[in-house]
Amino acid sequence: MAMAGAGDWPFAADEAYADSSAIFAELAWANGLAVVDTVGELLPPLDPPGELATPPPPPLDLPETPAGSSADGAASSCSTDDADGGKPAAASTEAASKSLTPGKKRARQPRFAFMTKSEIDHLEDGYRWRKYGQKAVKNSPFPRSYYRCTNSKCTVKKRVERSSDDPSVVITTYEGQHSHHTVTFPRAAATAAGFSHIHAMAALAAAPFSAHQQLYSNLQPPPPTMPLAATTPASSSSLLQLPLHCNHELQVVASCGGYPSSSSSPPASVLPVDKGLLDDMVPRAMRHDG
DNA sequence: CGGTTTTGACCAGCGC
DNA sequence: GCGCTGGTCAAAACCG
Repeated sequence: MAMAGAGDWPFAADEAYADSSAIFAELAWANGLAVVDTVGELLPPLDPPGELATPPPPPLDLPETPAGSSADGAASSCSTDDADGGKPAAASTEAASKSLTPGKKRARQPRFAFMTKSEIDHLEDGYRWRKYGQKAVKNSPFPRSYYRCTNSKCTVKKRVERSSDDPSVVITTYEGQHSHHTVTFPRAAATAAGFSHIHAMAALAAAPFSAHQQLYSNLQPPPPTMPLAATTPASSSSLLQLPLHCNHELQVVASCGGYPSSSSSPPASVLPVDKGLLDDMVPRAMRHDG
């Protein structure tokens, strides 16, 4: 986490990912938003408008590279194994951490993180979580809390910590994909009109689960092909900054650590069209690869 | 009483 | 090899 310095971009990124992250950074910048990577690391602000944040050159020998090569020992390997996260990877992270085959490092689920301006650390997101740990974080006065989804068949984890830079900002990192729907907010409710931050977060939390393409289409009125340049601040803001009805401010939706390349995309049978949250948020036309 | 939180201990990965 | 750090476990405490 705080260990992620300039030289150790924590993603198991490839060219496609680096490209996407830069675009996302630009998109976020255009909306006056901060960007965090999938491990909650604040990315440096973009100084000149229009200039993309360029992450340090990612290692190119991925995704075969074991997850442990990342900065915090956990970060975002986004390997092909991760990508089939639709299944309740029964022996996923937890089992992996316990009984790792010698020579094999733990595999990590796709991650995405976002920052929320809130006085409350653990924000309601529609799922039920059980806290299983808390650790002091290096270079941060605030501890990091670890949560697991209470659904026994669901392996999704969540980390919550406060930004050391801005204590009013909570950094939430989701890892994995829910194999079930929200407890308190059925999908129908989450997609209904009049989002609260809760619905928005539930939607985000559910996004990697399966049908976030459809979900997100409910979130953003403009067609996904609209280029950024043609996107008004208001409309693009609605894309990232959802209506707020509570005292928390959902300020940032950040990059998705999943499926960094086409080779690690989930099978089409699982996710027919999307390649991760980022693809829903960043119109294809905006991407350099398109 | 069952579920959740707290908290110290333990383990693995990484850098030196 | 050793120390540091992140992540997880698991027993005890807590709560409704």
